[in-house]
Amino acid sequence: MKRNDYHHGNLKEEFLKIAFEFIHKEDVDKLTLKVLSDATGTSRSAIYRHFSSKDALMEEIIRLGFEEFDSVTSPILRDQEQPLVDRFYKTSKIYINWAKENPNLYRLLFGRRYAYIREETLSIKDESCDAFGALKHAVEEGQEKGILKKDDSLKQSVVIWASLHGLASLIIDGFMNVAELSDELVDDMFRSLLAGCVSNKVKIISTIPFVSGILEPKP
Amino acid sequence: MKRNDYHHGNLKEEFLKIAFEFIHKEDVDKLTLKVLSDATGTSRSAIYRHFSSKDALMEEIIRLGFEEFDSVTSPILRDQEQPLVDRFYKTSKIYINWAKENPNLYRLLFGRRYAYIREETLSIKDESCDAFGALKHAVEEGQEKGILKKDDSLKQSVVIWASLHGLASLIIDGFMNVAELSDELVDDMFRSLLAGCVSNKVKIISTIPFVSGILEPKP
DNA sequence: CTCTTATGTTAACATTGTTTACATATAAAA
DNA sequence: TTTTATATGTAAACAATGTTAACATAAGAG
Repeated sequence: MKRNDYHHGNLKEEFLKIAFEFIHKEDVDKLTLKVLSDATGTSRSAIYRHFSSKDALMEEIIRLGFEEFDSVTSPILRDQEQPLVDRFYKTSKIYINWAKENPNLYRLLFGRRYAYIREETLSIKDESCDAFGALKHAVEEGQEKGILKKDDSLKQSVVIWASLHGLASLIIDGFMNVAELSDELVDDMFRSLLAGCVSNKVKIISTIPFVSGILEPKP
Repeated sequence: MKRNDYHHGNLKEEFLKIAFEFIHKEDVDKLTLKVLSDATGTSRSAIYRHFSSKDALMEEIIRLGFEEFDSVTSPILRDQEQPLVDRFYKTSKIYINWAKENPNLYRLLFGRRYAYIREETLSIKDESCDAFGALKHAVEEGQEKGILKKDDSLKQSVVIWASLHGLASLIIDGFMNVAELSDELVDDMFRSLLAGCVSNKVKIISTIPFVSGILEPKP
């Protein structure tokens, strides 16, 4: 249907675009159908010609959100050109920073409300294209190279993910004054994870002073 | 005002009790004022004679929630009779199990929605009576005894807390099949935290086989 | 005994997501 | 070309929710 005075022409895409941009700025609770209809200049029920419900729209927002999240957090983790520990460290920083910059989207992606659509998205996706899959592959790579202790790679990945997720959650959900300390906390968390996961069988290389400082403590 | 046909007599306490019990079983979203008025046999606006708003009631629920949470998670952490590492380990288990058993209350306490009341509660409380304070004290005790590495005790405590909070969140918010693995994951997480925090200056005692197994790896 | 106060009810509101009946314009069919 | 079907939009109404205002009831103070 073409654009004219009565028909918008590309309303579905515009709903998604506006909602997606909204979630980048404001709280999910504030995203009402009225916001969307006002922003598009349509009636409050127009959305039902393109989505079966508000949740159906939210589901698409979440899919878009995972595309963004994965595209931000996983590339460095997959970049075989860099030392493995550097990739872990950089990704930790990127993960926490993205959560800080997009707290509402982060909560939407990893909260319970739409868990079913997250799990559906994760299960459909090839491991080679989502962030958790990238983490698991990196952990397996680390074990194969003797950098990380041999262990169940799924559980090891979950432990790492949970650590970052917990830190991100405390920061964006306003636990104490944790947000002010976030940079230092990521460093501390990384140091702790490294101590827990790293094997001592192989000499580990890093180009990042902070990371090599952890690996080669001064006597 | 005494109880009779018209006046309930102890309505405020009953609202709180019903709401608190409700949150132990069902989702927060399902706790509507209608639920409370139906359960007490009163009208839907009776609640406004005892609370200025629904949020005001939720705030009291959260205070009660923290009392319960703290009373479950902090005693063992404070129990100087037990070896310190054992107290950390047992508390980790208790923390995760409590979150699993009371997911709705856990989310309410540590989510963002009522962050302001959590922070208010934490700031009013003496460090000696809340769970995070107990953790921080235990960390300081560990540093003084040479069991844990000397470090900023606040940051070290936040790293530990974030790890548990992240694991709890993944479990109760349905991230993958993580809930099924929760017992093993707590063990793995604990092992990792221990590797990150423990000092090597002192011989560390534990009465728990799993924990001493970590501390004294077989050659 | 009167009257103030605490506590409860009823009726109404605005906001929310949603559905139903109707309107409009393009595409397809005759 | 005219008719019809389909896609897309609107208007009006719903129920559920939190909330408020006006009224009702009962206990205690004076």
